[in-house]
Amino acid sequence: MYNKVVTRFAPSPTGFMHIGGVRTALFAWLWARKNNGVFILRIEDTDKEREVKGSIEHIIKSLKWLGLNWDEGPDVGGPHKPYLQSERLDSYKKYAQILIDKGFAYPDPYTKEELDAFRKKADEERRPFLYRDHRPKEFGVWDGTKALRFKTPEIKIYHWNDAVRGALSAGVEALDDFILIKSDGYPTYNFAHIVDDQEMKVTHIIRADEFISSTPKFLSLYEALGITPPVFVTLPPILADGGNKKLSKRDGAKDILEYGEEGYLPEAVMNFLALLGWNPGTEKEIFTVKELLKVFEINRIQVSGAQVNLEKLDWMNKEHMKKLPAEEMQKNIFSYLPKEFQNEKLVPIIFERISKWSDVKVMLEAGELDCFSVVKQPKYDKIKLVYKNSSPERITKNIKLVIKALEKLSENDFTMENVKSTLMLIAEMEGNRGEVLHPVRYALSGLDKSPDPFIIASIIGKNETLSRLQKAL
RNA sequence: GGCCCUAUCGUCUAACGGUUAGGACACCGGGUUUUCAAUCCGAUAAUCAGGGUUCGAUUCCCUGUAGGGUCACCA
Repeated sequence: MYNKVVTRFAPSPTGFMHIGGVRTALFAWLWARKNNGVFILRIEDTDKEREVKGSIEHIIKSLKWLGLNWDEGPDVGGPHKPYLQSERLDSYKKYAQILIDKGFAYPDPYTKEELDAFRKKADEERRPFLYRDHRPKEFGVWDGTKALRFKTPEIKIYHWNDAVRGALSAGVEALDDFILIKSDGYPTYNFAHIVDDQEMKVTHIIRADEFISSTPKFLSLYEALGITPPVFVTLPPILADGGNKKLSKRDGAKDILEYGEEGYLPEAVMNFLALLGWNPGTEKEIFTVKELLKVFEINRIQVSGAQVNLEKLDWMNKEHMKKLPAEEMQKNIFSYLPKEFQNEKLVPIIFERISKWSDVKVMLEAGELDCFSVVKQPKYDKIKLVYKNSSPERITKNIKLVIKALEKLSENDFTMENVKSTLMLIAEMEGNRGEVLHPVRYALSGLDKSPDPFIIASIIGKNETLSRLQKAL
């Protein structure tokens, strides 16, 4: 059907990117990449009032963090450059002239005050405001100082097809003479995106559902311009926290980059976003990017809106953490760890502990930093050495047994596995594991909550282990 | 208010018109266990309401209700 799939992500630079925007970008990217197509980044900077400085850089940074790369865009150029709408004004003028020549565009003769009055009146009469009810009988000549309006060629009921929603239609109320070019010379979204998508040969417009109501206007403009519309792919809305659950201050509307700062893995966030409005129809939920590209299909995109379930993101992040290669994991966690704890010996503990937390930051916030302190001399409370109802005498005896047994292990054999089997052997002989293992763990860590004694022993080595046990005695 | 979209466990969702309505997150209970966890097993939990169509509706149609979108010189 298509020679090549071309999708685009076209944000306006009005601030940071939140989950909603990134989800749209992800779906467009997935579809382009899956089909070996082209993914375009286009900046819709036609509203100079709302533009926020630094947004473009921020958007680029966000997309890059997730690994969404583009083939054409403001920074990399491309065959249809420029990719900033503010630099494509000539293009819009060209298309505007076509419409003027066909009699489908005219300068808006009204002042803002007059328009407001029309709108107010419509509002009072509880009917939708339609500009076309006030369309001037005769069109003046557009000199560029006034807004240029589209003259809707035909008021009719439109029926169209959406790749996700299926058959859609809208009443004639959805049709109106909207503005093509504002009095400041910049085009409106309604006009600019249609021109650009045509020029950039976009095959699929992937966007959220707030544009459904405007689609008849677009359709009318496509017709007037003689353009065959691309495929419309409407994404379901993401509902703001309307439920009774709000876990911490993490709400769905925050800057996507903050998730990175908090320790979420880009791949986990991508996985989470992909499942926000799409599902593969199987019971699989954890996907790598590669797997997503394999199974992603437009026809399985959801129609109904969904709330963001951040608890699920935590779970997903945990699952992705577990899959991380050792080296990546170390790099990841070290970036959060104070320098004094950035010790390679801690890697086994990191592996043991990491699967219990959704991300590194949460892990540290939970007071897990203590667990890393086992590389240092512990300070402890004698009383806590005693296990439950056991007697100090029995504990002393057990620690002595352990010391004796561990002394027989050579420096080289002092591995986690060997320490474990040695300790377990004693524990089985004594008949009460807790009585043996608890004091050893506590003597080695000095912590109420810590990694298990085998790991600690293997990390601190034979000498340090024995020294700590002696000290405990 | 007009137009449009949507509606399955608390949440995200699955189910050619025929299933004991399945899974996941969360919650609860239990096993394992040297601590906190993790892990394993298990339980509770849903088709918005009312009418049709049909031998049979979660599924199709209508109405109502609820939620969302839109009605800008914003995108």
